[in-house]
Amino acid sequence: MPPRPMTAKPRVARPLTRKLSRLVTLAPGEIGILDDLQSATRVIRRNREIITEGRKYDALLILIDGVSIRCRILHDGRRQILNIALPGDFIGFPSAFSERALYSITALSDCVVAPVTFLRLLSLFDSQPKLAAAIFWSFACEAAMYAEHLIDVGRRSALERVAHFLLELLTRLQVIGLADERSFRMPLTQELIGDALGLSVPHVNRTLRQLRDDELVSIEEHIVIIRDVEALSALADFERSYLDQFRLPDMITKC
Amino acid sequence: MPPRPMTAKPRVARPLTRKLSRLVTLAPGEIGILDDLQSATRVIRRNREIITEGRKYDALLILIDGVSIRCRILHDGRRQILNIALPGDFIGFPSAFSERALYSITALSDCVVAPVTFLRLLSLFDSQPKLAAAIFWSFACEAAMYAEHLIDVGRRSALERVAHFLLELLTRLQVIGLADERSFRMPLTQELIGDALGLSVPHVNRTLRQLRDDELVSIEEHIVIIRDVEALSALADFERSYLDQFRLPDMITKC
DNA sequence: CGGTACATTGAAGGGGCTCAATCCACGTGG
DNA sequence: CCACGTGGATTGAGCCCCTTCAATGTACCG
Repeated sequence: MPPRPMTAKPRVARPLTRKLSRLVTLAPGEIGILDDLQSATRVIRRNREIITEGRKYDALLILIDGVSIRCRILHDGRRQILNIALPGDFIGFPSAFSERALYSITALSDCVVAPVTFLRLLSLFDSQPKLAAAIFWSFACEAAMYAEHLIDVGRRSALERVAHFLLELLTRLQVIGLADERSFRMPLTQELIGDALGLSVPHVNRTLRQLRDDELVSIEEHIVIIRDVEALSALADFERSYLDQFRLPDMITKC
Repeated sequence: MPPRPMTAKPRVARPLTRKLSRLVTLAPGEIGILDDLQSATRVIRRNREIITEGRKYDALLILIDGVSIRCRILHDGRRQILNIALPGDFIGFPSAFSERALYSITALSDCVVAPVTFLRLLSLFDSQPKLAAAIFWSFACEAAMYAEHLIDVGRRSALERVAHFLLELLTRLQVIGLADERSFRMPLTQELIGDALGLSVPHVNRTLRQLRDDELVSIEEHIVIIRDVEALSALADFERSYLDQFRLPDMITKC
């Protein structure tokens, strides 16, 4: 069994707790349970694999700190990034439900993760319907991001794709307190952006430049500033709502 | 409340039961519970919407019979099909967890669906860990198909895309007994294939023709025959395994 | 100071798109 | 029974977005 260094002390509020708190008013007991889920942690160094394709895994992971990507590399070297995980996200689904993991997950920066067994999750669903609903909501959110990602590569132009990508990243980082009103630190290189959006590196570069020339976005020292959120959203056909909307009041009773 | 016509009698085994039976040996009691889930049904006519974007929904649906698509239409008319649901699939996720449904789901043929409330699902998870694991597996399967879909549009050529699409459809239809060893009835027009794969209609047509010219596939009267599964799989980088692999033995105990 | 990683820019080519015409099967109403 | 309309398949011509290949710039780091 690999060593399991503990993080000395969480620097900020546990990210999943923070994320779910934005949706639902959590009772102290519920906060305690959530924090508990995120307490036993493991550290993975930058560029190492968190999950390796073909191996077998027994638990989901909550990403506590850092950024990771799940991707597939075709035989000739083409690569497609399937999703980008930020703190507070679950990773390792669907790997934990297959005999062998289907995709690798790689740490882009040093990462801290907390394992959650399937049984633990089920018992949580049983005893905490409110938390269950909130966690299901975060899965639903992820499904929506997948859908938008598919629309990106399937039907949007390079300009629309990159615009949409920047806006989604801004919104997601805001939710966990890692971005302010209009700006954030870009955690990806242009090559990674290209592999996420199905574009070549030169074209990502040209597209970013055009967004700068059009004064919609500015990028300096890896800091992205969205100069005109409205205009960029219109260009990208971006609806913030798919990451926001949630209903709890009637959900538990009526569903 | 809309009328809820009951189907007279299921013509074949309930599709979700059939699907999960292929993975797990189900006890008679478990089969009964599964069949129960699929008993109260509603019929939706061809070309009508099962779920309408912007509306509010309280339950997931199990598709019992027919084919449906979830899709998004951009302001200028471009359309991206997000997924294709076949009998035995859950639909309405993530719609049921948002204040307003994010995407429409349309019946391509006359469809029969069975609603399942969130609470019912949770209680099932609690009382039937084996079924819970199997249902989670089917969600995992769907996630894997999403991933492959993303790779299709992001990094595969038109030829690879169409080849992969045909093989995935073959495999999925086989699981529910709607395809034989090498052939099936294509439920989509070329326009729909294009909207699923991010291609134009003329190019879908040319691509299908090339597959025919290369004697990999033949299509007549909407019947698709994969003439060389091996070669087509190699071309498409298709691994059947992502729709097959499942482990139950240790999952419930160890996870 | 050389090496590595990343960003940037140019030139040329191609894969897939748009636009357009044609064909075919089928249903429907006169 | 035929004329017509409609939905879908098929094919061609021209073009454009994005790719590939290549070179250069630049910051950082051992």
